[in-house]
Amino acid sequence: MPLAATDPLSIGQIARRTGVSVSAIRFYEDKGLVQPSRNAGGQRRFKRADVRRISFILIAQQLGLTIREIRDALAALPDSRTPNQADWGRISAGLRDRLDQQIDTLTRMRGRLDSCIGCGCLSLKACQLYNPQDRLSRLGAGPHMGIKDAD
Amino acid sequence: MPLAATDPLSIGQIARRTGVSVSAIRFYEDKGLVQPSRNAGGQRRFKRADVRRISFILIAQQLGLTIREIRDALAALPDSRTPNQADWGRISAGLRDRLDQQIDTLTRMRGRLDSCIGCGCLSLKACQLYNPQDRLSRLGAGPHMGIKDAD
DNA sequence: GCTTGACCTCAACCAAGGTTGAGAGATTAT
DNA sequence: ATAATCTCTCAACCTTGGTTGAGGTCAAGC
Repeated sequence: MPLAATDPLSIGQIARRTGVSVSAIRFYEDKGLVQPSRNAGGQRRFKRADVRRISFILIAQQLGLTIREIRDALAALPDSRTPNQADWGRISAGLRDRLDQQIDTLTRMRGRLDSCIGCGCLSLKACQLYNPQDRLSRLGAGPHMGIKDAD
Repeated sequence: MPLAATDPLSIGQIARRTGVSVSAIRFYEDKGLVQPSRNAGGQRRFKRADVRRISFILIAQQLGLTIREIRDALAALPDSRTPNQADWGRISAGLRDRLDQQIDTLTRMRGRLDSCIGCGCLSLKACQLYNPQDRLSRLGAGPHMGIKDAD
């Protein structure tokens, strides 16, 4: 039987299409980022739209969002119908805002660092180099990446 | 007895001066970021220059360096004499380079996001939005912060 | 109809960057 | 001399973002 465009995907298929490991996808389900249905035998069945959802997860992680933040962002998507371009556009715009803020924060840090390099003071009180307000919300990936779980 | 400017500092004193918890300072010692001496009773004694060292740790953490990277950066400081302004200036310049790279990475990401927001595709293959090369080296603080350890 | 691979759950483990607590010793102030 | 703090070590625990493995089930091909 040929594979129709509406057929659901198994976890292995979705892993191959997204480059995410099977174990990571199960983990994402556990955290509420994807909600696959189950077939008669209890195996996960993903919609084709979930490929896009998982792509979003990867992109958002690059931008430093935590799993929880990504869950909340994805919650803005409609659950009754398949998300369309406008839906994705809206939530991508949220990422863009965040990115702007991060660039801004880093640029301000660089300015402070520049005004400090000469003096070498590094004093938390004298210099305003250290500014706890400017913590970057935890950017970058945690440990691991890659598809190793063939189960 | 009045406190002379050359008197060593106890761990509690250095914690108060830097805003870092006592337990974190012990942790930093364990990881090789500071090397306090010990008094007759086995208690840690810090030099006043260690305040600056710990300030550097905080700043470097804001910029996303790991403990290990910070240790390596600090290893460039002279251990025979107290580091001077030129010493600190040199290692701060290393931070500046890193910051430049981070800003560059984010700016490129923003460009890709902008060219993608309209289409809403978010396809890993079609879009070049997702670029694993651009992982930001793990910016931002790990869990916790603050001074709670009164021991 | 059976074998091979893909899938299931659940628990344990990893790294980073610390915190918390127990039990014991050191310092300081009175 | 003694109480009140501080400090010591060591082990256990926490969160995030997953991985690894054991033991068992499901689905597909021949």
